[in-house]
Amino acid sequence: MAGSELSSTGAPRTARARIRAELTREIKAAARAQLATSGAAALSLRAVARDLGMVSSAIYRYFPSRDELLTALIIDAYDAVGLAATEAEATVARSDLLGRWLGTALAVRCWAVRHPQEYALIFGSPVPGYSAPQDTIDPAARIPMLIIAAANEAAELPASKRPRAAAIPAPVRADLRALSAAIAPALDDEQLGRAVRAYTQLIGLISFELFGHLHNVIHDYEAHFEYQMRCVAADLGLGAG
Amino acid sequence: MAGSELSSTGAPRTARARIRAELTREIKAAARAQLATSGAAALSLRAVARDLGMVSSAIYRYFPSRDELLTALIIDAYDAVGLAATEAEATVARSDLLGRWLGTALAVRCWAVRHPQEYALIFGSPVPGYSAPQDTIDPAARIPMLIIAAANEAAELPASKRPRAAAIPAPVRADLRALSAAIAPALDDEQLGRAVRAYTQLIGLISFELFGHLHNVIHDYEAHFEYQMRCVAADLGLGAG
DNA sequence: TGTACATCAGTGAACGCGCGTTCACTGATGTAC
DNA sequence: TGTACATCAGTGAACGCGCGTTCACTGATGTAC
Repeated sequence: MAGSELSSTGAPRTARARIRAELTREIKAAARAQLATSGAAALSLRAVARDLGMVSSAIYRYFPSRDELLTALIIDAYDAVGLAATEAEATVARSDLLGRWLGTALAVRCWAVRHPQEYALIFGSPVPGYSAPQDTIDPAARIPMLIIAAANEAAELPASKRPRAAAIPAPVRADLRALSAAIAPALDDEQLGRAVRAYTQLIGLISFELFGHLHNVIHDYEAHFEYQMRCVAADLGLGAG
Repeated sequence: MAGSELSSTGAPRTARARIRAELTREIKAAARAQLATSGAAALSLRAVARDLGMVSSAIYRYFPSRDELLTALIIDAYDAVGLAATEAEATVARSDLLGRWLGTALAVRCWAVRHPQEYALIFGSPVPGYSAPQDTIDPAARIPMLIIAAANEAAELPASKRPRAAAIPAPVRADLRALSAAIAPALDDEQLGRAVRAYTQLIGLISFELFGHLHNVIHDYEAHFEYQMRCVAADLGLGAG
């Protein structure tokens, strides 16, 4: 359908088609704005229509149901965060693997902080009653791809080129000091930082499993989980008695 | 109020108070059952009342509003997962730091797999329009406390006692092989495992920040995030060009 | 270039539904003397 | 132990609200000859 409305250059063919594309964008933008105030579960077609000065039934000319609109938002969110990461990563010299990873990570966080509800849409708890279609798989893969590419090149790096442990910046050190003063006076800052990492790793991995991000990638979730937790233990310096 | 209904042993004093405590539990149980099918945002007092054969207004004798019921469920969930972790950890010999950490981690995952909607309630995206009161802070701290305690003792361990890298179990290796065959043929399994870890760490830490789990603990989120990502880079063996 | 017909966008009313919360009430349980 | 009063649990009706979706319709835009 949409295909017949596009010329060979991909631009809309007719005035009507151009307006249609425009309005489709506006509907998604209004829906995104609504996400920010009320969350995905409460996304309402009627409210979106109201925002745009349309009658609620008019939305159905553009999206056949609420779920289809949600799907479009999810795909857009994956695309947006993937694009942000890709662009940031691309500005770093190819040989600077640390810079590529940090560029990716900081870009993802930066996007997430600016679009928290869209972030929650893709990495938070799934919207009940909604199940993501196939179309969301490819856009979801862009960030892990960047990480894997850098990891791939790192495997061929001589050991001498590998980074030394990062120094703790002053504001972070202050937070960690306050934390250890409150609960674990003997713990040094580096070790406390590792413990924070262990906790985020623990919850991050469980969330990935439960929220579907490892679907079709990992099959024996339990074995994989235990393996990763053993690796985390090594980082923490935990030994068997 | 509730205090005057309890005897000095903490047991309900009168028949009425006993029934009240019983029904309070039943309401929460019915609400939890509803979480499982429709998610927190759709939790409905009317549906809970229906499940219990009560009239919807009767619920207000037990919880003054929907949000108070949600709060009770959140506190219960933190308590339940904290208890599961604490109990599992307690069965391991104190000197077996690796076992204590693994026991904690596996117990948390196990609870999460069995109660996915309650897990999502506390570690997924926040319920829109709902803000967690102070009461949720203490129960939320139990898991990180276990981790920190083990990390604390590990810091005093001689280096010889620290664990060697964990071997990859066969089913996990199979998944990682399939993954690397599809996207990064040159990558060895250990390094791919590290990349998975880097990705879950990235998203786990951002989720913690956005979903409020670092509130009042970390203040300079950005500096902390970059520091942790640098540590992850060291694990990945990423160097500067 | 002009006309006839097909397609499409948007309207407005309606359907049936569920929600949180309030309120005046009845009847049972608990308390104090 | 018995009675008078206060407290409490649960009822049922009502309030005002918003939701997704359908449908027959009007008028504008696009297409084919």
